[in-house]
Amino acid sequence: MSSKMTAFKIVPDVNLSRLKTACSSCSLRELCLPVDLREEEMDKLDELVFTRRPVKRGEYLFRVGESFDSLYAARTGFFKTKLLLEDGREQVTGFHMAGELMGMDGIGTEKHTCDAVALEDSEVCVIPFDRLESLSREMEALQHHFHKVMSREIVREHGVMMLLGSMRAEERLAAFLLNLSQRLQTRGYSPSEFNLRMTREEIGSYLGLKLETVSRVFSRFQEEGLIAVQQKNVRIINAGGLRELVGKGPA
Amino acid sequence: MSSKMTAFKIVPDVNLSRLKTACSSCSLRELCLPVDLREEEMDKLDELVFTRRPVKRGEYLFRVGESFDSLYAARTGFFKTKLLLEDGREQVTGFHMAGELMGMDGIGTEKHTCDAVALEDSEVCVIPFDRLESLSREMEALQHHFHKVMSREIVREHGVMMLLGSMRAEERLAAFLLNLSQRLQTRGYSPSEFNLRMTREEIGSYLGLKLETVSRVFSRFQEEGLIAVQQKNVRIINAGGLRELVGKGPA
DNA sequence: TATGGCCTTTGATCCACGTCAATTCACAGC
DNA sequence: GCTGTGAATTGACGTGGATCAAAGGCCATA
Repeated sequence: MSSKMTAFKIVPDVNLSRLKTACSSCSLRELCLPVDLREEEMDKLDELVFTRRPVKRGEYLFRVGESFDSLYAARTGFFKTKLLLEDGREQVTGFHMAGELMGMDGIGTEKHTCDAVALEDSEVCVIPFDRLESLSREMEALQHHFHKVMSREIVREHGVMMLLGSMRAEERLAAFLLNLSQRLQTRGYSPSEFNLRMTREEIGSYLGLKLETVSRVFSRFQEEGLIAVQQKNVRIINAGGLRELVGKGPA
Repeated sequence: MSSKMTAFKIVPDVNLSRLKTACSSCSLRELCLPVDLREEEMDKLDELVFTRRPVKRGEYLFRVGESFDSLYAARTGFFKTKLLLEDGREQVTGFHMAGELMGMDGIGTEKHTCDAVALEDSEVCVIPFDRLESLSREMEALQHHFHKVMSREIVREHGVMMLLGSMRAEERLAAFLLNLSQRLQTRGYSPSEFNLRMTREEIGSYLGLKLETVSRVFSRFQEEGLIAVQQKNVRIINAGGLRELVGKGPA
């Protein structure tokens, strides 16, 4: 194990069971939450080992090819991570809001495989690997757990959705909206009315669709009374209807 | 950390650096190897803690919903794992040959999310979790490492290929063949001529295509002199040509 | 050698989504 | 207020792959 990051510093009173639960099995319909930390947990953590940093819209947290030495936790704001392919294509691999971690996919590799960009003025906790000392077994377990959860989540949150070549555009968009809605709800925001921070193009990249298709499906959803969209503002009117679309399979 | 599986029993002279290297970054073109163990490593391991079991064609190693208490390593033969969705759809999530591990995705969850089925008469090493004692830090690292590698691989080997909504059928098939070829080569088999163990339908399920499409693309590859196919026998004639197809993007 | 059950191939058609293109809209700067 | 710029919408059209359907091949068993 020559990974740079061998363990987390111990922070005894941070409640970690939360991470655990995020790991429990979930159905396709109810796409589960990404790994996250509760607000109090974040506060605890950044008092102790982490530094906070403001980031501006468009600023990169890390980029492919840079040496990779920190883990990032979104404190406020909104981020995306994207994958770059050698032939120039790129794909958004995730959107990240307060409490969510970014940078796990670089661990254990010299180079990481993702870019992370702020979609709006935001704040992150920066967690430099070299300040994470291998002090306790408990924290080794935590690190271990991070990996486990993260990897599961990558596969889950994105994979399950995308692996299905069979999934149609409506299905993907519906799942996407429900997922966002749920994540916002657990953060105390309204699950039924919110602001998409990303463009149609970014959504499309994430879901494997073109921006025009995303736009068209949004319009169709609106006609059918499932949602109300105006630019980036979305109001979910008939969540049940969306849920029915997910898992419907080919029309 | 109440995971059933807390650490591996230590087996000092097993060379684990192999796992590490599988983790190193790889490009889309050269889809990297799945996690595997070398033959000597396998021998060492199953002498010590593991039991071997023969499995017949069509037999299940584990199934969704069963209590999950072991890890499996393909010893000989060929396996597939598949994901079942609540609405009845299912998708092949991977094919596994000698030395490859199955069952990692159940770790930490009460239920696992996959089925594993033997595609032909095979043999597996069964690694019951309750025989994996938490004895050494080193082995905790190994377990940790397993997770890391596995999760990366899931995302890599399948994810990278599939996440790309943009990937066309030819691209997927080409990547699939090259991947198989490479895995066989590292096991001492001919990389240019081999026997597909799975049906067109299973390939299609794995790649998000229909069996007819798989068949058509194989035929087209043959016409273009890239490969020679006859039923399940494949001979790669122009590997370079296949490699060019991967990463080409939309026609 | 015949029979039945897959698996595979190939053709014909259909449709969801990509592509190209033309407006329209929101918002920032002046 | 105007104006410029990038985002979003909407239409027209083309196409890759799904779907439906019909043969043909391989192999096991009788």
